[in-house]
Amino acid sequence: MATLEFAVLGILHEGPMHGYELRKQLTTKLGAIRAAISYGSLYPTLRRLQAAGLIAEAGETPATDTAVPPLTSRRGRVVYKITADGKERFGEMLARTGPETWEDAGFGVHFAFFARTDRATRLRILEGRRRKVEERREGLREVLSRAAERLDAYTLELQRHGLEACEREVRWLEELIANERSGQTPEVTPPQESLGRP
Amino acid sequence: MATLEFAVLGILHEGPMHGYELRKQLTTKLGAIRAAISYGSLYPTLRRLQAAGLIAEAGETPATDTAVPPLTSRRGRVVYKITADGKERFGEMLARTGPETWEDAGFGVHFAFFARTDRATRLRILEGRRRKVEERREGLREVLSRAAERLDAYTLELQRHGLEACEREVRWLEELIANERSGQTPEVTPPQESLGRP
DNA sequence: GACCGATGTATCGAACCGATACATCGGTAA
DNA sequence: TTACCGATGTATCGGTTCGATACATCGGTC
Repeated sequence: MATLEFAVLGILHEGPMHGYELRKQLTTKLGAIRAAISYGSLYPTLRRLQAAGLIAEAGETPATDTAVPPLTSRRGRVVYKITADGKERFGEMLARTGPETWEDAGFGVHFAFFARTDRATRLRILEGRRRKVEERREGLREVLSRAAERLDAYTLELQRHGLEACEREVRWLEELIANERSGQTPEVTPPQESLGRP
Repeated sequence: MATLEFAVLGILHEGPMHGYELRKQLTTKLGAIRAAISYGSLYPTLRRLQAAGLIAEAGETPATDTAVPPLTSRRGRVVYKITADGKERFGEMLARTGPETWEDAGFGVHFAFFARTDRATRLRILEGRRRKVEERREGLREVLSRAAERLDAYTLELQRHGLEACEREVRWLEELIANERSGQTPEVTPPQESLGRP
């Protein structure tokens, strides 16, 4: 999937960044939905994005840099910035709805960037996700009711726990959907690109 | 990791099975903790296990089979059964504790086979998992308290939801641990290999 | 001045997934 | 009768992701 590409483009909207920092931002932004992203995923993704022209290297602004010239093979920090094409692509991905956007991973990432998504898209994604989780919930109920006597206590307990998680997520989604519908949520927050750079 | 190998060996303890059936069993057994396992994972895993001598083909018992000889290139169903080595290996994996056993995926699979795990191991895994989830929880609390003003409402909501999930899982683990300690749980259920075959 | 943990870039092998292709079977609608 | 369809079933391919690892620099601290 392109969930990591998507996330990287989204984070780079906040300004140029190098790999290490990018990973930290990704970790806090997505920390609630997945484990820390590994470099074995991040660096290939960056190369992919760069090859596609969606990001570019932004040669380390040597403003107040240590004026030490690379004596040894100085492996300088590589700073990436998003390109115009990248912004456009991110916009398209933001507006997209479909199976990947209500899959576990896809939903999480899209939700993390809801502040930049318009309300109609948010609603479509939330509802798609709800349907998805409801299906999962029904599947678990099936197993629990029809096969209860054939499964051991621990497997059963696992199913119960999973079922509970599904039910809670559905309730959560329901609340979010109600909020969206009643207009409690902002339309689209302004791009915060230049924020923090006075 | 070897979580899929582990699960396959565990399922095959219930009797010989072919790929399709195996997938269905895996799906109901692990349905609460991960999406349906894909054939692109299952078949390579089966080949790997077979190469290692942990499972073997159990040439389709032609008991009351349709006596139709393979006219065309009949791609018969391939039935796998666990070998003695496989059972031994599964036993070792059951008793193991360590980082992979309290990681998300690893924990789920090990828990699903807790009925065959001895109480001491169960306790060590549950406690390791609890520590792990507590760390995750603290990380989320950090983010929520220290960076609340720098994150948009949706990202914040995601963190809150994640935090709540962590807190609930900790409570759940706490209950399970208490149960184990008070001896409410069975030691090890007898192998149910021959069950259902009168 | 020796050490150490945080910062930082990068790659490798293995695992895993989604999509896809292909084939058989039972049922059912034309 | 035939034609189709959905469930059953085996299998692979390309691409993504992960965990482990290697290597290098920097700011402290003992």
